[in-house]
Formats: sequence, structure tokens, C-alpha cells
Amino acid sequence: MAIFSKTCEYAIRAVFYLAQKSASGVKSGIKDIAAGIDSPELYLGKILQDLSRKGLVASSKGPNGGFFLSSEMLSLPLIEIVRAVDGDSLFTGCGLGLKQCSEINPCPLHNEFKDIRQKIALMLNRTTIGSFNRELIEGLLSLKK
Amino acid sequence: MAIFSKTCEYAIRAVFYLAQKSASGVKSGIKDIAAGIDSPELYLGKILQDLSRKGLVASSKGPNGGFFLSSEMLSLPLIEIVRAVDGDSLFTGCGLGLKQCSEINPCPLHNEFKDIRQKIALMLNRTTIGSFNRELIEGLLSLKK
DNA sequence: ATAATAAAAGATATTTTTGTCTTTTATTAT
DNA sequence: ATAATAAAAGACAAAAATATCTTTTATTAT
Repeated sequence: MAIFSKTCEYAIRAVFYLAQKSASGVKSGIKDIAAGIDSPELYLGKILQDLSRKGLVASSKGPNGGFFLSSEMLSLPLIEIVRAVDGDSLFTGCGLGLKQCSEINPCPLHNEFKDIRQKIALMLNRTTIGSFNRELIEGLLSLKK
Repeated sequence: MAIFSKTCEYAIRAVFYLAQKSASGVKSGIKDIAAGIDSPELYLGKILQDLSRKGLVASSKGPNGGFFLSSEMLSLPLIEIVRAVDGDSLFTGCGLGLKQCSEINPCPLHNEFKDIRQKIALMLNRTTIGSFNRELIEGLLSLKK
């Protein structure tokens, strides 16, 4: 198992890609993005449509159109993307899948998971969508393969 | 998304259930276990068969038969179950799904994930299958609902 | 106005995961 | 030996996630 769904992995890689392009004022078509992050083009289209409806990425149609991020979007924490795509089960769900797991009715790993979930949330909260622009532009970080 | 697959959640809950029963020398049938952890009976059968083949749980057929854990099994770290069911992608895979992500070719979240994966592995390494027997017997911990 | 471009939307297909059904095999008690 | 019990195994089914195909809508440049 991975931490994120495949859909969410594509979404995160796509917004990192867009962040880097948007910082220099460039819009990107689905084709570009899919090539840039090595994802299935049409599937990625669906994902970005969804993020667009939710206001986490911007888009414009027609010639010279494409997807891009506003400066406000660039400074959103990455957790917004994860929440939009995978929901918040990663941050609130029981590690053993119990619906009624809670402080007063805990599963065996309740406290252990509380700790781990919190660390994941903290990491995703302090990482903004635009965090890695410099390293991405310099080619120090990879979004594909 | 959850950290573990549903299959793995059932597997962990089942071994915790078995640990508690096995500590008092009792074998459990699939029906018992499924009722004890609120899981689909036949599906759980498959999961336990698999763990049995891999030597992580013991079983005997026929009247008075059932599943149980040896004392060695009781002291195995929980990570053995996770590895057997979900593989080790949780501990080694890239958080963004990149096949070739590594120290020299890192994804943007490489270091962040290294840290988190390590914490998960640590937790699963120091938790043994029998860790929670006392609390389970006393009814302080829940394995169902 | 028209043609070209690119996202949006809806329908469909494939794959993986989860769950069920049926038959077989091993063990035990009578 | 026989019947009852319980796991093992194989085939099948349903649901969810992932991926693709086709048509529509909006925008821009000519």
C-alpha cells in the first residue's frame, strides 16, 4: 500500500509541475503536464477538472488556454490537494479500519496512529504547493519516472 | 486512503484476536475470529490461509481444530504481518509513486517521506503480535466495529 | 463569421481489490 | 470404518479504482 491513492499521487505531481510553470507566468495544457509528470493524459484531465471545480487550480479554454496556479494557490499547503482528492480519512480514520475507534473505544494501535497521522498532517501543512519551485526549475528534483 | 489495505487491516485484527486466545491455549475457528473482529468470514479464511502458508499463524484441521499462534509467533513484530500482506511498498516506495525515486534522483517529498516511513516501520517493529493481550482480555481495547 | 485550440463533460472499458460459493482434504470422536 | 468438523483450495462475483473514448462548450486568432 501507498500512503496516497494513485489519483492523489498524480494530483500532487501535477500541481508541483504547474507551480513551477506558473511561477514564470506560463500556462500548461494537459498534454504538457502529462508528459512532464509521466501520467495518463486523459485520466490526468479528469483529476485537474476536479481540482479546478474545487478552486485549487485555475484553467482557461481555447487557444493559449491551459491550467495554471494563481499566487494564492501557490501558497496553499499541500494538504489541501490531498484532502480534495483522497478525503481526510488519512488524517482521521482508524489505522485498523474500525468505524467507532476513538479515545474512549480505542483499537490497539490508536495512540501509535494518532502520532503518525499527526506527523503526516504536519508535513503536508507546512509544505506549500510552491515550496519546491526553485529546485524543480534547477532540475534537482524529479516529478517523473 | 488508509495506511493499510483492507486485507491487511483484517489480518492485523485477526492476529491480535488470535494472540489473546492463544495466550490461554485456545484455538479459534474462522467463524469465531470473523465474529470477533467483524469481518467477512470467507474472505478472512483466505487471508488466514495465506498467513498460514507463510508460517505466521498455525492451524489444524478437523474437530477441535482452528487457528492459533505459537509462542514464537506471539512475539513476532507486527511488521511481519504487514510485510506478508501488503508487501514492503509502504516502507520502501516513493510517496509520489515514482519508480526511480532515490537519494540521487529524489521526488520533492523524498526526505519528508523517508522520515514518516521510518516512524511507521519503527512502530511496527517494536509492537509484537502479543503486545496487547492484557488490554484485550480486560476489554480495554476494541477489535470490532 | 470561421476555423483552430483546449478544457469540460459524459459514457465506457479495464484492472485491482474485496468478497462469496463450492468442492476437497485432513483430523477427530464415535 | 463412519460421520462430523474445520481448514484448504479453486472458481466465481461484485465493487472500487484506474484509464480511455467521444462529444460538447468556451475562447482565441484569422
